[in-house]
Amino acid sequence: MSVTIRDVASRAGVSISTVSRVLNGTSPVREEKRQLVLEAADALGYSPNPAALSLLSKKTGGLGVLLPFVGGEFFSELLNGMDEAAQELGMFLLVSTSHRQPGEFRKAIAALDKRVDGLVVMAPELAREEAASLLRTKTPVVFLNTDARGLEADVFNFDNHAGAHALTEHLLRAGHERIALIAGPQDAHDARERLRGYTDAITAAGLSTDGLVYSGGFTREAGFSCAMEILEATPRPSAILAANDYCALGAISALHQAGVEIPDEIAVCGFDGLASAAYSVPPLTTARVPVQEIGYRAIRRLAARVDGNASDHEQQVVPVDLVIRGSSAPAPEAVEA
Amino acid sequence: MSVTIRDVASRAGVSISTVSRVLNGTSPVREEKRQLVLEAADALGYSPNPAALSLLSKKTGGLGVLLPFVGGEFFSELLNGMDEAAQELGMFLLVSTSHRQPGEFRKAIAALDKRVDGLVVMAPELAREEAASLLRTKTPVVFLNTDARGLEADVFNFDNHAGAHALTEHLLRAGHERIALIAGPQDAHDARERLRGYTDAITAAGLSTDGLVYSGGFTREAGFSCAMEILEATPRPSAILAANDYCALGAISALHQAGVEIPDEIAVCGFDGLASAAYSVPPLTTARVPVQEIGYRAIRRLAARVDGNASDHEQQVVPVDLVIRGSSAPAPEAVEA
DNA sequence: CTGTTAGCGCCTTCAT
DNA sequence: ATGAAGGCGCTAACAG
Repeated sequence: MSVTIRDVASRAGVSISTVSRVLNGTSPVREEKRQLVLEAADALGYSPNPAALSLLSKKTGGLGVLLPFVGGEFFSELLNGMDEAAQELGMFLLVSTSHRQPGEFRKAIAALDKRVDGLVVMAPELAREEAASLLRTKTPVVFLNTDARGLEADVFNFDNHAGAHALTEHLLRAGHERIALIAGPQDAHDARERLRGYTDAITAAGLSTDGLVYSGGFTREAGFSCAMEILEATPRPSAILAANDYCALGAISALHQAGVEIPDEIAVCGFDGLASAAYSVPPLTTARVPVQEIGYRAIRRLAARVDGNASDHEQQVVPVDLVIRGSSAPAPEAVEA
Repeated sequence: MSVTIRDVASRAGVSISTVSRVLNGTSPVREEKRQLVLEAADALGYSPNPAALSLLSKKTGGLGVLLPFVGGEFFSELLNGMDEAAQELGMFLLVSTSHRQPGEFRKAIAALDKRVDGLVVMAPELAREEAASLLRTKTPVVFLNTDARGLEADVFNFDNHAGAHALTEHLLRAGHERIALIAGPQDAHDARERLRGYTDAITAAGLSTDGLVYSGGFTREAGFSCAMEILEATPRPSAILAANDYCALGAISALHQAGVEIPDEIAVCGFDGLASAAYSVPPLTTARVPVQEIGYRAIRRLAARVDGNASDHEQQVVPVDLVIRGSSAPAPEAVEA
């Protein structure tokens, strides 16, 4: 049994209300008793029971984070930024995953609800209606990289379209005319947007995407096997735009194994701007997303909404940076970190 | 205001205890009322308030995870395994970081305590006495990769010594006589153990480590800059054992940039067995640690202890696997995933 | 079987 | 300025 406010009260020889008043500074208490209480609390190592507090205040001090899955540097960085914000706010993070399964998604939400004051939800594969239905609970929600625009919620989405568009244009400018896309899972909003960005750029250049779009995924494995396929194609593409950095890294590994020179024979671009991308061989051209910063801002925003300090809904499309490195440039001179 | 047990009771026309009994199956209730209650609960979308439960039961359903920091694939995989276990158990994870700072460490513990039923603590830089002092609270603790052997707690440590020893021997067997070590932060238990493993192997071979130990770190940046230093050394080492995979990947990047052939001119080994290591160019020889599995087991173990189902304290040194790939072998044939 | 009651730890009126 | 009492939502005796 843990030490309660009653223990402190009896040790200090006062009532529990006095203890409460001293500890919370709710109303003035004679200095003499004040000291007594403070000493008693300190001696006993008292700290209030969060459950009791939460029962009264209807607040938990917790923020829920629901991710499609935890894995890879992307989520690490995201959590990193979130944790930083949470620590500053004196709140804590309840992390859970949906494995991209609607069923698990709902279960996770149910489990999290009531244990947290708000939710950050990243669910690229979530249909807009489902996102909308989530909003019917009164729990504040901040969506990340989710198709939730126009909804009554805060939304931070990366500019997947612009990023893919810029990367494709970069390759076009370098003279590539057959640019393959290793596409991500098409049930995911971000993957669809990247495909759209790629397609728009190719089309605008008067070229066609016919036979150039490979059904891949966000993993190294997908990048590896798609790259193998691409090597068989005739005419063979001279450049690859991958679904993300991991996918690109998998492709690079395949090309290296096949003895294909990068970027001379085939150029490769990724997406996300992971730390890994700066240290690959050769260093990877990519579209850098400020992942950690977004994690940080999402939590700050959520906390503000929980406190009622957030008036309008912020719906932002976060710009991404084109980072050109050796995997797409003919003569890489140095690692650009 | 959320729907309470009282709302369900009045809707079903019964008392709140009946509702409680039906929902918890505590004691038999006439089928007729049972249905009424079930329907009412369902219609109202009732779910019990965790804070109230927790106030009664002294259990929160939460497990705290305290990490040195969140970043990189290692922690992703760890959390992945932990999340899997937590979901199976119907518990949730409260994640926090200490940034390897004793002050923040204590603060994080204080914040987590009482909100969780148990704690998984990974703190390689924690002195044994501090670990011991953590145990004085009644909260069950499972230590990960922490110097806590002999303490009254469950401990899962990776066999850092054996891993480093095996990697060094592998390099010695390949004929290397000047093997440089890029050492990790020496205030960290795991880094010290790896240094010891390396030193023991070198010494056992009748060689010396003089001038071969570089003060690096667990990051790509450290690996990169140490590799640059190593290239300047005379006589130049013919192999590098890095503090971990990220460090090794940084070193590989530096060597590549300097035009040094791997493994022909310099062989490189990492430690951890990250997914990245299998896809680097060339693929990285490393000591694979079952990170995800350890995360899973740590949580299961913690839950068992919380439930009182764990009698003795399990103190395990988890074996690591030597994974030999192209970065240390003369003729890599294929990526070994 | 089922309703009533007493807390779990705390804050907040309401008296004093 | 301070103590007593009520109640947050729920479960577990305790009476019926």
